[in-house]
Amino acid sequence: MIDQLEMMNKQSFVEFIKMHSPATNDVIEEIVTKFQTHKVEKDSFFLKQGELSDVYLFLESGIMRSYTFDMDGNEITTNFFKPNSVVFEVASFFNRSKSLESIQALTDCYGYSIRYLELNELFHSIPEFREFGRSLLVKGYVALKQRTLSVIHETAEERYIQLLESNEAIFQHASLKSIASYLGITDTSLSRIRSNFYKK
Amino acid sequence: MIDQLEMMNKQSFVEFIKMHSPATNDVIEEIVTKFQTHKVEKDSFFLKQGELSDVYLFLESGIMRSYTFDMDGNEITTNFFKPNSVVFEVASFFNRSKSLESIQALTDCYGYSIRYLELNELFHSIPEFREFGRSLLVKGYVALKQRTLSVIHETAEERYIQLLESNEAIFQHASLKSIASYLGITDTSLSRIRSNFYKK
DNA sequence: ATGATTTCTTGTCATTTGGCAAGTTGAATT
DNA sequence: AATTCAACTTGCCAAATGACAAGAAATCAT
Repeated sequence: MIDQLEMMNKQSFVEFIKMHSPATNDVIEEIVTKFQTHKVEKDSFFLKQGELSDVYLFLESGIMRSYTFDMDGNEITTNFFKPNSVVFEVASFFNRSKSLESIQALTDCYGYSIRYLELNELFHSIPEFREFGRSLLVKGYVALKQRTLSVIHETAEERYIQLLESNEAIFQHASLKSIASYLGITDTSLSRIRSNFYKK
Repeated sequence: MIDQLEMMNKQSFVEFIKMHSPATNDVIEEIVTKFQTHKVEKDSFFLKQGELSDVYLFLESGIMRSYTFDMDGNEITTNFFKPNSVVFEVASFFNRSKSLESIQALTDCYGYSIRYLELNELFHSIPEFREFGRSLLVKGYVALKQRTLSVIHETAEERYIQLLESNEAIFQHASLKSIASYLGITDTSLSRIRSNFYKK
């Protein structure tokens, strides 16, 4: 069986860095050499609750899901990760603390990864690359803010449609229950919203 | 009338930086000299929607509120700011774009501020201070994540009690309506939750 | 103080969502 | 193909919250 890892060339990653950093092509080439190809098999864990989120992964292909548990023990999906994004748990990674979340691959996932210390070394030695780190953090922050507002001021149906339109691929791999908990409703309600939606 | 600005000595700000940066006392002293004392009068705006969030303010005393409008034109409180925190609009400040939010003082506010360019200069020239910037961004991110989860999986009453316990001072200065929109409910509902709460 | 204005409370009823349980579907295992 | 199991749907009723409107309370300007 052919190992897809061998066919990866980091081109998508180079493009991604270009979008978020003023670094020259040469510097970007140097940066990406520090990253390792990384595979996470379907259903296996990229990060488990209680562990340290020490790996910073650029996801080139595949879908992942992060989740935690509320006080009643219910599983809550906190995020879905799609290609061309970065996967790690912010609080654990930067504060060097145990993660409250797990991150699991919903499909076979491929990407490029680096550990905390090496990444920090890059940030330290390459000023233009610091902009990359900050930009992604800000981007995540803004997206989260948007999500918070949408949870507060839109109906579950509106949120469902929005997720569906922006993230079609998620629906092919995530269970209804995990999508429901991401949207902040029960699987029962999501099932109703969905059936009602198709009637229209 | 005595101007409170003259009595400020940045001691609380020095302590705050110590908590978030490994910089030595001497370096911290150097950092704080770059900040100006800053007053925002009750009811006046620290930032108006459409402007650039260019000022990074450490709030020493006073309360502020940020808000925006949803698609139906309803005012939505996005955050409350209390002393010993930093006030600015992340997306606008870092992306150098127009702010979608306004930030208004609910009481007379005093603190220390610096502009984007000077702050970046500090980040560039003082590596230990970069840790401060990142730490606060991460802290805000984590708090926002927590808030998102609480909106999704706690009842309005639970959120109300939590806000009340953690932020007593807000309730002395914010209107019921602005608190309600922060909690994601109508002012009517908050009024009921409140009256029901006191009955218990 | 007076009246005007805003803020807050309360009543009534509609809508959304949840909880539970019974069914249905579909995929995996043998 | 039969069995089993998990995922999803649907019905019924309860709880939470919203919409609207009327009234009470607090605040503000004169």
